[in-house]
Parts: sequence; structure tokens; C-alpha cells
Amino acid sequence: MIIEEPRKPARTTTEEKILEVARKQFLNKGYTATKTRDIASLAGINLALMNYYFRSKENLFEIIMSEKIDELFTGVLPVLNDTQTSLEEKLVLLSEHYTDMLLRSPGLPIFVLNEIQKNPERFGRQIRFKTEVMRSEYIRQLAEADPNNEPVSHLITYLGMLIFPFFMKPVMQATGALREDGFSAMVLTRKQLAPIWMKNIIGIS
Amino acid sequence: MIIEEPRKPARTTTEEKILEVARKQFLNKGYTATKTRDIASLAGINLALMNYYFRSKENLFEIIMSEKIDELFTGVLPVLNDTQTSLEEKLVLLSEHYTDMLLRSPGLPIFVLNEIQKNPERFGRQIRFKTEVMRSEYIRQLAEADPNNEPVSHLITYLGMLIFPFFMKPVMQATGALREDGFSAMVLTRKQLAPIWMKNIIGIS
DNA sequence: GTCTATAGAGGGATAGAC
DNA sequence: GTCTATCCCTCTATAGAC
Repeated sequence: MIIEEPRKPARTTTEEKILEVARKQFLNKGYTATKTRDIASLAGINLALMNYYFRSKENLFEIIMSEKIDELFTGVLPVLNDTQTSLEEKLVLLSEHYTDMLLRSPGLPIFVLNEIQKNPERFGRQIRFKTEVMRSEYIRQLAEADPNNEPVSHLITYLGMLIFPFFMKPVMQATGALREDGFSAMVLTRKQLAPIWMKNIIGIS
Repeated sequence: MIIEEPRKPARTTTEEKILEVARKQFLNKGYTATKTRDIASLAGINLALMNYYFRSKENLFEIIMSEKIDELFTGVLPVLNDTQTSLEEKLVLLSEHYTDMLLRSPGLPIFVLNEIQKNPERFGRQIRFKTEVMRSEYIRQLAEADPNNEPVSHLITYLGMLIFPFFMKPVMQATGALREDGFSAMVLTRKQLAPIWMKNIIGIS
């Protein structure tokens, strides 16, 4: 009879602390500008210990990157694939999902898409776009609504409505066009409007 | 009588060659991942000479960055401020401007917005968003069309329609969802459709 | 597991000859 | 203007003691 190993709460301490710091550093500075020394010192340890847990900077980065790609893309697959919800309901769910999530992680899209662009063949494959997204219930319903619809283009349009404001956030704030709360307010209004806009565009095709 | 100095074609050679290479390197790799040694060797010279022309990497970068911000943002100000064109015409002109320009420089948006995010206070000011864009004829016409319109939000929506596909390009191609010519075709179709979509959204508000 | 110390490579910048 | 040689700092990674 096999006895399960009990959870070791000790392991959460240092290892998870490093991951936590690394997440923040990579997200804010990108891969090259992030220094292992900074991660170590911010985690309250030193370089050698960081390499004891994660063999290299690259390795640590791949772990974080994989997490973040999931956060940005893979997370919505259940919504897209749900056969119980209508197209209209999916539009609302997507808007809510992205708006709420990105208000918590405004820097996520620019980080992920920038690093993918610098290394497409390495990270691109993780996004099961062709297999998972293009064959989803969402795409099927889109084609059903109007056979002339170009599904990929429409998906990009909608993601743009939801995500692009977060690309512009630093610009808006640095130029003084929008303060922090002004930006949140705008995005929350858009959360309501985006599904309506998009429904209309789909109708138009 | 002042005699104008003749253009010195000699100066275009080395200095412009360095700029040309630096543009490509910074654009593809970002600031930190770009190495001055690479710029020099790709320009067919050496490090010392590069520092003779441009005092430092930072200095060279600021020049390129300034150029690129202009390319992405400042370039459309004449369109936005034209009192001779209708709102509808401006939508068409913006769509044409961005689509054609970004097909030539697909990596421009992600480079500029990523570097601005890493250093907002430094580069943000160059974009005269609050003073030039927000007081433009375009914004006035938008408010005229419907007083309930939220001009900033609508501008972001439209820029998203035109620019966001280029953020997704590496993802589309790495996942095999779209080949190179498939992407161009999609974007060219969108060039026609985006103004129509947007006109409709403005009507809805 | 956690540390100190250091190897080893790479990067930006400059001195100084031509 | 353009080069070679080199300084000097920073960064990643590892050896080895505790």
C-alpha cells in the first residue's frame, strides 16, 4: 500500500518567494533587463540559492512565461468552448473576464506579446490557437450568425477592444490625458459597451 | 550675402549607416537586448567610432525612440486636425494611414509601447496627447456627432482596431493560424471595414 | 538548504595611435 | 574619421564550506 507524501509547507517558503519576486521583475522589466541578482536580493536570499532551486535564469523565465501566457490566453478557453452559452453571453463573459483580470494585471498583455514577438517559435506553440480556439464553439456560433463573418478577424477585433486600452495606459497617464482612476472608470464603462459594439459589428460583418 | 553650405554627401555615409542599423536592432530586440558591438559590426565599423558619432548607447537610443514615437503617433496629427475633412473621411484616412504604414513596419507598435511602458515619464511627454490630440478637430467632430460620446475611449477603440492586429501577428503566425500573406489579406480587408464598424459604434455610443 | 567567494564571459566606454 | 587595445564594471553561473 502506497502512502501519499504529506504536503510540505516548508517548500512554499523560499521557492515560492523567488517565483513571486521573479514574476514581478520579469513582468515589469522583461527578460533581458531583469537581473538574477535583483530577484535574489528582493527575495531575501542570494544568487547561489536561486540557482539551487531553478537551474538558470532562462529556466526560471520559462516557468513564469508559461504561467503568463496561460493567464492571458488559455484562461478563456472554457468560455469559448462552452456549449451552454449563447454567442451574446460569451461576448459578455469575455468582456468581464478580460476587464477584471487586466485591471489586476495591466502590464500582462504588453509583457506577453512583447516576449512572444522576440521569440515566436519558442513561446508561440503554447497557445493552442489553431487547434483550440479556431475549433471552439465560439467560432462556430460566429459563423452561424453570419456565414460571411471572418472569425479570426472578428476575434482580434474583440480582443483589441478589451486589451488594447491596457497597451495605451502608460501613454494616457504619462501624457496626463487620464489619471489612474480615470483609466479604471473608462475601462469599466467599456466593459458594458464592448459586447454591444461587437454584437453590432458581427451583425454588420 | 550668405552663401548656403552645400550638402555634404560624405556625412550621410557612416553616421546614417549607424542609425539605419540601430533602428533595426532596437526595433527588433528592444533597448537592453541590443548590443552596441552588434550595431557597430553590422554597420561595418567598430565600437570606438560609434561612440565618436553618438556619445553613448542611451543617446543613440533616444534619437531612434523619438523617431519611432513620431512615426506611430505624431504622424497622424495633420489628419486629426484637418478642418477640411469630415469625421467620416478622417476615419477612412486614419485606417489607410495606419494599415499601410504598419504593413511596412509591423513591429513598430509593440516596440514603442513596450519602451514607453518601461519608461513612461521619459518618453510619454513627447506624445502631445492632451494638448494636440484632445483639442483636435477630430475630437470636436466626435463630440458634435453625439454629445454622449466619450472621445478618448472612442479614439482608443479605433486605434485598437487598426493597431492591435499587429500585436497579435507573431501569435497568429507562430501558432499557424495565419501565414504571412493571410495576415496581410486580413489587414487589407479590415482597412475597408474598420471605418464602417467605427461609424456604427459612434452612432451607438 | 543556505551561505561566501570567485570564475568566466560580455558589455559599454575611452585612450591614444594613425 | 577610423582604428586597436584595453579598462572596468556587471552579470550569470558554479565551487565548495557550513
